[in-house]
Amino acid sequence: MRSRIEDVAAAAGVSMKTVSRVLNNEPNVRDEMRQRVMRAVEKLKYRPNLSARSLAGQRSYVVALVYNNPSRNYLMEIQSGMLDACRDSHYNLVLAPVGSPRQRKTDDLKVVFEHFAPDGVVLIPPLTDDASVLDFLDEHEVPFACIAPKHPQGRIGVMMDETAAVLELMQGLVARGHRRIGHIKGPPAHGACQWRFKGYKDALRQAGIDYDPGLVAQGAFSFESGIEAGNQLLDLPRPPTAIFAANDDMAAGVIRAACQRGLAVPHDVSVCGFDDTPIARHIYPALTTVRQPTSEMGRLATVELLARIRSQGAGDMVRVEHEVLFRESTQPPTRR
Amino acid sequence: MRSRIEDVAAAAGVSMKTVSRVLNNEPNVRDEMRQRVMRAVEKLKYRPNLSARSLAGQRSYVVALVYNNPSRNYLMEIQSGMLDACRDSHYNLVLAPVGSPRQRKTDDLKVVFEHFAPDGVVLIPPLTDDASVLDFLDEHEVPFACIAPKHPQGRIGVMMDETAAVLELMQGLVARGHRRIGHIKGPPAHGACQWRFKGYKDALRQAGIDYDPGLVAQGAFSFESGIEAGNQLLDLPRPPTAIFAANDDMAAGVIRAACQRGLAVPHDVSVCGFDDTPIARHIYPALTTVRQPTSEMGRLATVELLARIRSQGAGDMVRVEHEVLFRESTQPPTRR
DNA sequence: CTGTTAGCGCATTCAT
DNA sequence: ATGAATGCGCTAACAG
Repeated sequence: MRSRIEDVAAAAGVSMKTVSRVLNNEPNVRDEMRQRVMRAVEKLKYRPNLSARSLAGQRSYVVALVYNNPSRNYLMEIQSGMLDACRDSHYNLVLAPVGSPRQRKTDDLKVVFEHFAPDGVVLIPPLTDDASVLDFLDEHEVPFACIAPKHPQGRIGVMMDETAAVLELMQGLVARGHRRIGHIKGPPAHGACQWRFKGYKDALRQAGIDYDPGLVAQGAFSFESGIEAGNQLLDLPRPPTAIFAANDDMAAGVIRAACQRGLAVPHDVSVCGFDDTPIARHIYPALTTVRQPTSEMGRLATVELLARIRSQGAGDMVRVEHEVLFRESTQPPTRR
Repeated sequence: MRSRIEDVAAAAGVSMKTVSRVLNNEPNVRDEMRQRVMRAVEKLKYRPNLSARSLAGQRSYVVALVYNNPSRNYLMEIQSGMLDACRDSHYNLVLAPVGSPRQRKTDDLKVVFEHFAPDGVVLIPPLTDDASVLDFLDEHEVPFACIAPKHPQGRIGVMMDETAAVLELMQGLVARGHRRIGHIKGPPAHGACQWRFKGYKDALRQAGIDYDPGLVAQGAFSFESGIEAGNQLLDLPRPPTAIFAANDDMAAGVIRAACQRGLAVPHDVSVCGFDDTPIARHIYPALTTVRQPTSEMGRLATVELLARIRSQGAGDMVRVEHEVLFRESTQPPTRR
């Protein structure tokens, strides 16, 4: 059988409570006691019982990853980073997809809360900007961390400077001689994409290029929406010489659209994406894109969340660095 | 505050035990009582407390997905299917990556068991054929379900007829006139790949084509390993006119390798993969491949596992159907 | 600094 | 077919 805290207490010759103190890093224990307890723990291979701990402590030791329909790869990376952080703190990760067909997001959320009673939540785009979800969490007074929120003020979590990243990417295109640069926007609900759009416009202004709304198409983050938006831009009387899509999947769709109409990438049109997902390296030509440390962002958001769970005011909005990667899909424009 | 079983009992005018009986579908309750309890549950919005239930019942209501390093997409699909099954049965899914660098798989497993004490485990390839993991689970008498095991005898879980699927795929190639068909094997530890390899050889035999070991290369399931193995086969004095890779990522690598040496797919060489992951439709040309209902397989494996958890002998090895998808990456060989 | 006592909310005996 | 008592393993409030 598994040993219990009582057994450890007996073996160490102390009370249960002292063992509890040591295990939970509480103050008011002499070093000698601490040592004795630790030795007993080792000897008996004691591991606390999660259920008992939760029941008595009125905590679940669960954090939930709440998501809508992000890209599979993005979700996977976030999840993997969160797992690392959870393991380090003996927390458990629960996956909470919400917004199933014909079901309101808050109804799904309610079910998750009734069942798991998570001590905290991590939100990723586009849910990180969803008013109904944010209101629900605020009402229930559940600590939560946001990843890449549109409005970081007063929130904890992790973000990067999306605008600056796009600015840098666009400057690279301009430096290569592009003046007609198209953009494919991400889903309107995705706040970070609005910063990417801002970066696009800022870069044009800095380069003294007039902003032309006709060069901007609406996408939905999917490969298929990239094909469609790509066709729309390439159908223009004077098509762009470069297209910046707000994520890699759409950029891959643009490349497909270009190929299908006999245009070579990057010879006839340069393409770039955002995220540096595996597809960026797997398609031909390899995609110029912006790398963000997605897995690390999942880990950091969880770390901040756990800090806040431990104490009211704790936790920050952490910033991470991006990296612009120029690969095969971009080159100077060809005179035609 | 949240209502407790005691409150429900009081509201329904019955004992706690009767409420417990109703909620757990135990026998020996009159219909009238059952109705009364259900009404009280509705009225009080009662939801059982997971921790209390686990503590008293000596069960964790947790199933673990134990994995090594499968393809991200595959893992995601399995996970998503498992989540569905878990939600339906009020179980919780715990992710258990094992075999971190310098850590033995069983050591990682031990940590997961000490912490979460899962009531059962789902294994996916290649771990589903890993002796050390299987032995560990058998020793600890933990119910587990296998997905796509090499040896299904005496196990529960879900599988498809990999050999038949490849046979069908190969027959399609042969019907299009291919006689020199290469194969890129998956990782040796991946049992299902051995059945795919068998399907490859069986198909050759049926078509009266001599098996040529020189046309078979070893891959590792990654895009990069596909490039390498593809180059190896295309470097042959008499290269194959078609190449069947044991998964889509490697097939994508073969296409890249072909392109880089100026060969057109499918004009100069046909390529096909296995799994029908998103990359199969995102690369150009779209990949001929075998679709397996991955997410459904995750769900079914969990359903069988939960059946076994509930009662000793229950649970089966379920079979699912494949589908061969001929797309752009295959055509009849060109005379050269 | 350390120990004692009393639940946390439920399932599980064993009565009736 | 139903109910009362007991305890799962731990933390929390209080006492020393």
